[in-house]
Amino acid sequence: MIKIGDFARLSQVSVVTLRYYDEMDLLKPVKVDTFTGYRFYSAEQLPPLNRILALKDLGFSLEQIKLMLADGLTLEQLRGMLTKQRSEVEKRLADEQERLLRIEARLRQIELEDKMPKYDVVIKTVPAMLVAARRVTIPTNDQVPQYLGPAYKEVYDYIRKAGVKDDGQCMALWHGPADVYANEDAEAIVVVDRGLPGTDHVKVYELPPTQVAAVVHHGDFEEFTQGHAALLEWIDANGYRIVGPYREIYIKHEKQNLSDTITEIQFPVEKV
Amino acid sequence: MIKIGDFARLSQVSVVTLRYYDEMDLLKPVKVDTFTGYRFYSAEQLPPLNRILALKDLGFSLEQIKLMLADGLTLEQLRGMLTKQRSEVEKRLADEQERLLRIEARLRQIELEDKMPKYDVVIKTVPAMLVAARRVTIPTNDQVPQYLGPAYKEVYDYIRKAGVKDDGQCMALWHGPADVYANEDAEAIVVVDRGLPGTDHVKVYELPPTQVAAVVHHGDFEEFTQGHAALLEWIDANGYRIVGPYREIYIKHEKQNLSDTITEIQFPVEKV
DNA sequence: ATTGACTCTCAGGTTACCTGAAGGTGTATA
DNA sequence: TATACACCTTCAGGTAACCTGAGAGTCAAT
Repeated sequence: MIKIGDFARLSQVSVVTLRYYDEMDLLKPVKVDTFTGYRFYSAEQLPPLNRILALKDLGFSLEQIKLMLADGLTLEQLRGMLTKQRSEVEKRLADEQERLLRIEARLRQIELEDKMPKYDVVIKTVPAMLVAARRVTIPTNDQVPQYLGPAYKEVYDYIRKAGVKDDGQCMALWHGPADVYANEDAEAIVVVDRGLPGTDHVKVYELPPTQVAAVVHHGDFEEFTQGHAALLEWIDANGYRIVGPYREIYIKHEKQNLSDTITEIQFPVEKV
Repeated sequence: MIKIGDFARLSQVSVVTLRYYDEMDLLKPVKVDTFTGYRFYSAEQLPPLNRILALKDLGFSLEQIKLMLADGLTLEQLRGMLTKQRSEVEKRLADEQERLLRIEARLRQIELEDKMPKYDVVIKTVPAMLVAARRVTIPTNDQVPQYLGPAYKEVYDYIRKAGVKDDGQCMALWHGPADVYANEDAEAIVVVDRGLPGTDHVKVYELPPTQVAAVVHHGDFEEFTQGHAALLEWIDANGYRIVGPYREIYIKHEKQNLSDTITEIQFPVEKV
C-alpha cells in the first residue's frame, strides 16, 4: 500500500495527474479508504502506469489509451491503431516541416525588404459555386477594360433577363499562363444563386471547390503586379504548384476612385 | 459595410471565429450597431485578417499575433520572434520525428513477438538524492547476494548508528559495462534524508539529477534479464546512448517470495 | 403578416492537466 | 498532550482556440 505522494515520487508522475487518471478510469488505486478518501496504490501498478506513459509518448490520447488497455482488444486492432497513429504522426511531421519552410521564407523576405512583407499569403479552399461566364480573348494588356467591361455587361444583362440574381460576387478567370500579356484568354464571371440555361456567349456552369493560394491587394491598381509577384514567389518558396487558371475576385471596386480598390488574387494550387 | 456572415464567406473564416477575434481584440469590426449589436466589417479588413491567418499558420498563438500586429514593434523584435518560433518549430519537428521512431519500433516488436511487448520503456529525469553507499567488487555473477547483502547491512548499520533515517529507497549501481558478468563493480545504495560524514567503507554523496530510460520488472527474478534486454534494445532503436552506470531500484522485495519482486531498471541516457 | 435567413448573447464542451482554497489526517517532536 | 508540518481530500476555476446549441431579436422579401 503506497500513498499517492510516494507513488508519484516512484513513478515521477504528479499527484494531480494520478488523481486525474483515477477520475478518468485509466488507473484506479487498488484501495480507497472509505472514511478519509485516501488513495492507496501498489507497486504492481507501476507497469500499467508505465504503459500509459509509453502510449502517451507515442501521441495517443488518454481516451485511446483507455481502449488499448482494455484487454478485449485483438492484436489486429492494436496494429491498426498503431499504423493509424503512425500516419497521423507522419502528417504532423509534414505539417511542421512546411511550417518551418514558411517561417524561413518570411525571415528571408524580412532580410531582403527590411520590413514585414506587405502581402500575406493564405491557403484556403473556396467552395463550389454556380457561375455565369463570358469568355473573351484580349489582344493587348491595355485593352483589358474595354474588353472585360462589355463582357460583364453581357453576363449581367443575360441573368437579369432570366430573372436570376447574382449574389454579389464577381471575378475574372485568366486561362493563359501567368507571364503572357498578349492575346490573353479571360473569362468574366458572375456568381449566381440558381441554375439557368447557357447560351453561345454566356456559359453557365459550376466551378468546383478548389484549394487556392491567395493574397488581397489593397490600394493603387498600379501596384497590383507586386501582389501578383509576391504570391507567385510564395507558391514557389513553399512547395506548391499552380494547377489551374488564376482568379481575380473583385471585392470592392468604385468607378470614381481606382486607387481605393480591393482585389483578391487566387491561384489554384496543390502541394508538390 | 459587410455583415459578419458575408465577411466570413469572403475570408473563409467562420462566423464564430470572427466573433472570437473581436472578443480577443485581434480584429474589431469597423462598426457595431448600438441597438442590434450587429457587427459590420469592411473590405479593408481582409488584409489584416489574412495577416492573422498567415501568422497563425506559422504557429504563433493569438496572443503573440496580437503583439505582432501592434505597430509599436521594431523590426528587431519581429525578427527575434520569428527566429524564436523557428527554433520552437524545429524542436516540435524533432519531437515528432522521435515519436515516429518509437511507433515504428513498437510495430516491429509486435511483428516479431505477435503481441504487445511486455515492457514499456519510459524516459524520465530522476531528481538529485543524497545517498550512503558501499562499493564492492563481486567475482562471479552467482555471488551477488552474498556480497551485496552484507554491503547493505553495513550501510544500514552505519546510518542507523549516526541517527539518520533512510527514506525507504534502496538501489544498486553497477559501474561495469552491461555485458560483463565477472568481477562486477557494484554499489549498494540507500537514500538518506540528511547529510552525514562518510567513512572509508561507506561513502555519502549526492547523486545528481539524471535522465534515465527505465523499465519496471515484475515477477520471476529469472526473467529479469529480459527486461534488461528490452531496455537496451529500446535505447538503441530510439537513438539514445548510455552515459552512466546502470541502476537497479528495489521497489518491492520480500525475502520469502522471490518470484513476487518488483524492480526498476534504469540506464542514464542522453539523446545522440 | 409571415417566412426564412441571419444576427445576437450566454452557457457549456473540448484536452490533459495545473493552481489554489478550505478543510481533514497522520506522525514526530517539544 | 499540544502543536507543528507534511500530507491528503474535494471543489472551483483556469488554460487555447475555438465549436455547439439554446433562446431571442433583426431584416428583407413574399
